[in-house]
Amino acid sequence: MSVRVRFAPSPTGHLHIGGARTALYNYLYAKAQGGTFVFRVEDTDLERSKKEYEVSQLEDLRWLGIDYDEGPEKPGEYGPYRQSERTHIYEEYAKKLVDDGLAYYDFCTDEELEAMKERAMKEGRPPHYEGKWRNSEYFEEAANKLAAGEKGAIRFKAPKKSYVVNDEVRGRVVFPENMVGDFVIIRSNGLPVYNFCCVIDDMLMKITYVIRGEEHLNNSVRQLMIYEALGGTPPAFAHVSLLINKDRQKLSKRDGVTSVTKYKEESYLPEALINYLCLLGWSHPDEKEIFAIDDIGLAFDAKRFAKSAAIYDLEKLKWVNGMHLRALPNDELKSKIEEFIAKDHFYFSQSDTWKDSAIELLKNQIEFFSDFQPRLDSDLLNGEVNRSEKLEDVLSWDTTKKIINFLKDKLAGIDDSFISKEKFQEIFKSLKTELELKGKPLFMGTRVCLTGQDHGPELGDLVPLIPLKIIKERINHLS
RNA sequence: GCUCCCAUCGUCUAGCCCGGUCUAGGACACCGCCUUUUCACGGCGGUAACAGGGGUUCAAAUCCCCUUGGGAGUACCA
Repeated sequence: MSVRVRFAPSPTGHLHIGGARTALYNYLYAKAQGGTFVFRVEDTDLERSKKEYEVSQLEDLRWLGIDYDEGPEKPGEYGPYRQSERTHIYEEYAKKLVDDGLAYYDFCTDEELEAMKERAMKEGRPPHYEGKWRNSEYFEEAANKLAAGEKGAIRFKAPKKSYVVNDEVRGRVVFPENMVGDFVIIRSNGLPVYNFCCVIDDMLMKITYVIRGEEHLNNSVRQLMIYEALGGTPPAFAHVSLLINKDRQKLSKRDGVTSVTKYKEESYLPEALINYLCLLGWSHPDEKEIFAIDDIGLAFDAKRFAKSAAIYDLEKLKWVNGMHLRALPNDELKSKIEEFIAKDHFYFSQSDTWKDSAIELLKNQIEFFSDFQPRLDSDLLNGEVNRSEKLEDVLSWDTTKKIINFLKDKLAGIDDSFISKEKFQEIFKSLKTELELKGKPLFMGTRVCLTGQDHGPELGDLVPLIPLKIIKERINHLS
């Protein structure tokens, strides 16, 4: 039997990073197994579902590089793939259950239901349905109400027996009998409820393996009941751990970092986000940290899912982003970086050679495209000097002065815009011999005087990129 | 309340299934140090964890039980 997996979000908001991660795992699993990845829209909640969210979720998935094989826009054998277009199917199956005596019409009001629940809680019992409609003696009354045009919900008669979920992540999970009471499968407005249509669809779409968030583990019981009632074979399950925030709460909109759209807007690299997400709850067999998802291939093994919830923390994501940024081809990196530099910036008035060198030099210090300009300003274009206290240990003020005077002298005669690399090497060598400096004082001294900072990229590469005007400014600042 | 899940450095995790090789490995972050100049997306080093208590065993991060802590579900939401 061929492997079929699915990702089935409800279009009630933008794609959530938790959702993106589940989608990714399904995608990777399908890829590793040579299976089919189905995208299904669970839009049975009319109030909250919006078409625009379906569109945006699809877009975000594509942006992340997660492609699916069957879905609303890629019809396959088992469509339609929007639950709102499948209501007749659910209805049919629900009626069959009613006919088989496995489900019944319920006409209880919200108030009655609420009262039932309260009573049960007070008495320490699980809040199960105990209305009259589950008894066969009321079936006739129900039929009459129905015939009279009254709207009733269809409730599934939960069998009183224990169920076992053989979860690929959690192992054998046993649920006691009496854990769930009769539950609604078709609302009084005629629309199905998640636990019901999910099973019908998974069955009809021939899903063999369900990878989803741990919040659904308990739902599995209800779903197993439906499979049983309908005579279907349940798929294998893998309930992956949840993503939580630093307060160990389920990640919510309030955390401000949850929608994929946001990362797109903030110019994160999709390959970085997806790489990071993959690592939250799954580990590469070779302990690789940086990879392209399409390179994982057979290394993707669902056995490597972690059981415990993972805190979603931006720090590592930033690092991953930096790694992917540096791996970009030069021309792509350049054009992306330029999008984040002010139009009237000094940068744009420079030669291509200068631009390329500046990018080559500074790309190792940035994690985001937007980090480049600030870096440029502070390292190359700022006349200020930052002479830190700890520098005193290796570099005396005396030495600094000597270097300053020497450099002033050497640079005075030059009025090009920049010092060439050769010229710089020449000055540096003479400084070394004439002032008899070496080691740290030599390098640190020169660095501080020319760059204004006590750390930074290779001097020989850095100095030729700094406008001479700025260098002179820095030296003046020091003397 | 009831049911279920989870528990290794600050964070993500390896190891747990098949006890000894673990004085617990890696990564991010943090803190040091390293460049007389072919690879700083670098190198070297440091701080830092098996929640607690019982058992089983010659031996437990690994197996069992309890406690504690966290999470999820308990909807005519998904």
